[in-house]
Order: sequence, then C-alpha cells, then structure tokens
Amino acid sequence: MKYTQENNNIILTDIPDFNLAQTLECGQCFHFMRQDDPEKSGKDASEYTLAAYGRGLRVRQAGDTFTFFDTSLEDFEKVWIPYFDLERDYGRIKRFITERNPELEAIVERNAGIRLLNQEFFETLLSFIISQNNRIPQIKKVVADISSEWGRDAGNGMNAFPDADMLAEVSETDFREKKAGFRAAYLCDAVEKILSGEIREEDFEGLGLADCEKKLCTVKGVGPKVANCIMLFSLGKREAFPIDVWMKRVLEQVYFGGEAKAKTELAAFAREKYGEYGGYAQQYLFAYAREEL
DNA sequence: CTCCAGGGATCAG
DNA sequence: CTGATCCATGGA
Repeated sequence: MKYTQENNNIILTDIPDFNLAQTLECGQCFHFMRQDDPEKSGKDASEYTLAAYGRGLRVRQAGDTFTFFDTSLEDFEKVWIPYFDLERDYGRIKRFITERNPELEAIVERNAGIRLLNQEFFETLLSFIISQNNRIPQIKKVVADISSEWGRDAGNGMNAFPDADMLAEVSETDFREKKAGFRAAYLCDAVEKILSGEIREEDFEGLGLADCEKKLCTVKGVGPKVANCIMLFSLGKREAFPIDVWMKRVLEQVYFGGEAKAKTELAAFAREKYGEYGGYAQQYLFAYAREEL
C-alpha cells in the first residue's frame, strides 16, 4: 500500500485485494450513494459518496488507483484506513479459506476485492434492525432519511448518522414517518438501551461470540441474524456468521444439493467448516448468492 | 392481484 | 421446545 497527498486529495495505489464497488455493494453497509454510471464504468472503476465517523467522503476507483477527495493525511490514516480495513492481508485470508475449502475458489475469486468495513456500533445496530425483512434499497433510504433529519452535515452532500443522544426525543411515530414500519418501536428500544447504558460497546470487547450474541439479542428487533451482522461489521468479531435467506439458499445449494436445512444447523455447519474466518467466507458467499441465485 | 425482502416477536400447541 | 402467524412498506 502506497499513498500520497496531491492538492487536497489522497492518492492510494499498490493496494491488493480491494475493489470499491464490491466492498460497498456487498450488503454490509447502507450509508452510501454511487455517483458514476455503472453502465459506463468498467468493473474496476466507480465513484461513491459515503458517511462514516462523522465525515462525508467522496472516493473514486480508477483501475488500481484510488482517490480520496478533499481528505487530509490525518483523516486518511486515522479514519479511512481502519474503516476500509486496508492494513489487513486479504490474500492470506483468501488462501486460508480456499485451501481448506476448494469449492469456494470460484466464489471467492468472483468478489476478490471485498474488504470487511469496520463500521460504527450505534449506526450498525440501528441499520441492521431496519434491515430485518426489508430490501437493500429501502434500508438505504430509511438510513439516509434518518441521517438527513437528525444527523449533522458531514460534507460532500452527506449527513452523518445521528448519535443516540440526538435521537433521544425521537418517537416511534417519527421513525414510522421515515418508513421504518413495524421496526420503529425496535429503534426506540435500541436508543433507550444505549442512553441508559444497558448496552455499551465496550462491554462486548472481552466477550466470546455466544455471550456477545446473547447480550445483543436483549435489544428488541435483534435476533441471531442481526446480532451476527453487528458483531461482524462493527465489533470486529470476524468469526461471526449471519445467516439470512440468501445464505441459507447458497449453503444448501453448495453443500447439501439443494436440500432444506434449518438455520441453526447451518450455523453449526459453518462454524465447523470456516472457523475463525467465518465472517469473510460468509461475505464472499453472500455476494455470490445475490448475483447468481 | 399475489409474493417477497440481509427476521424477529408473539402466540399456539 | 418447535412451528405458524403477524408485522409496514414498496417493487416485481
């Protein structure tokens, strides 16, 4: 990885295993907008605006060159390198997965540029509550509308997702007006549990996966799938393995000849098969499933 | 019109 | 304990 500052931009090169569109469009994140025309851009070119850690970012990939517009060296190093997980060796991760599971070679290769973002806990908690029994474009719209209503201006046309205290007075009716639907009450409960200190991000640090999941499930609207998404995408628990309808489909197809299996059985199967790399395997499989099944 | 979405709460047995 | 039903909303 090499990066230099030119004008007010950071130019990033020599970063293997990184594709911007694959990373943002693989369902782990909802707070971004594509700015270029996907039909005109090639597979390795794209431009997005996104919001994270209170900042709006415009970022472009053109081949193997990445431009982070209007970004200081300090923000790049302290915010965006960790956010995009750029210091991690994904070549080693992919080798580990495919050497033990050759059936995943083509599936990993298809989206070989995915990186698992390190997202903020509170936004991830609410975003994946919103995601339950919902579709990605609708989830993105609700997240964007909540941010523009109650979040601060973050620059580059984006609003930051609001902090819990900024949502303290927001009612279930308010969330329903943002089209959160029946999840509105769950969002209120999550905000309350954060404000009361009943749920604190720091309390998850030393916890094992099972205890972590159990604690997250005390929030209304958080079950096994949502809890695993939160652990994987915002708590650094890379062995977490969320199973939704797509994961169920792809696992049944790849490993069980299309035979139906219970989600609990699939979870145990995945833990045995992928171990501490479960989260990575899951993301390659999810991207494949959404494209092909 | 029906069916379904990165599911979970609630209720019935 | 497992299984069925309901839940808002919008697009196919």
